[in-house]
Amino acid sequence: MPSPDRISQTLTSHELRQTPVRRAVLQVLLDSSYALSGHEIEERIGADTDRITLYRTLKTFEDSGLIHRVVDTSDIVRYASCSIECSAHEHFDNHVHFKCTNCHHIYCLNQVAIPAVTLPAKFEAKTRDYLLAGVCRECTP
Amino acid sequence: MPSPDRISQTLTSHELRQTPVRRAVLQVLLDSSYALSGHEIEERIGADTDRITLYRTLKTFEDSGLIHRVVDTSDIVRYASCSIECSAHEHFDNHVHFKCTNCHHIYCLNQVAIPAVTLPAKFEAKTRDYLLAGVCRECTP
DNA sequence: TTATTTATGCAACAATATTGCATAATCAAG
DNA sequence: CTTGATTATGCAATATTGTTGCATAAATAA
Ligand SMILES: [Mn+2]
Ligand SMILES: [Mn+2]
Ligand SMILES: [Zn+2]
Ligand SMILES: [Zn+2]
Repeated sequence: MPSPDRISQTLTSHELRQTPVRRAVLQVLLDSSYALSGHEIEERIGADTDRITLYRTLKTFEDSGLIHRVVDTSDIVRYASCSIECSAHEHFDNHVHFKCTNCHHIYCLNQVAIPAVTLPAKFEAKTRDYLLAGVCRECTP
Repeated sequence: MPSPDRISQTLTSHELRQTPVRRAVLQVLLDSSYALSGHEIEERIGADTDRITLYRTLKTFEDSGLIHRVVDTSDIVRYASCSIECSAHEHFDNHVHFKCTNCHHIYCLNQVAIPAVTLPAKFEAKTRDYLLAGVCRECTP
């Protein structure tokens, strides 16, 4: 669990203003061991925050390199905190994601790099997303 | 462009009833060189079809192994036609997808297999999705 | 042709997301 | 600490995407 100082420092280093909503959202995402949907974040930060503000906060964080989207086979967008070196200029999240079909959590496997592929001519890749689905560590007997 | 016979045969071989909506949706997906969202399919088959029927048709097709979902970094679900060997029993779509940041189309790169990764202990993967983003063949100068 | 099964369309609803605008909060300057 | 410029927030209204129940129409099998 990161200290309040850590939260403030992170906001400052990404040139973002300190606000209660931003601190709460960032805290929630840093505390979670798996990616969270907008709804799940909403639940965790309490019902007194406007959903619109939350969406705008998530967009700001994503643009600033604080969090990254986690693709899902469903139509729900999830977010997870980024590695320390991500910035507004560029994201460096080259890890695979794992979705458990039992507990439905999506984990960032930060230690597993996305392997490169050879593309057909004239296709030039800039970013990659790799999502595995199966049974996670917690749900394996 | 597949002939009407091809469409009918495909429906029959997957044990699905012949209906105008199903033929239209399948035709549209087979004709497209990239994955389509529900809205895009709706536009192509004409406004006289109910959106609810379209969603149910897409679900039926997915369950029957006629089409597969294409994950996107956005919150929109897209569909593309499956390879010939997919069935209600199992899908065999092991190819990567490529999203163009210029034209926004998502292509099935059927010739590029998804590379395997080594997972941490007690993670057991059943399915994989690999999405690249960059500039596609059509948009490369 | 008739009977059975299944797909469709409508209504109503739910969940997720976006925009404009007035107000409140943040932060930098003095 | 106070002031003023800038930016975030909250509300209202709206858009988009997807779902469920149910009566009717259509497709297939007998
Ligand atoms: Mn991640
Ligand atoms: Mn595909
Ligand atoms: Zn699990
Ligand atoms: Zn393109």
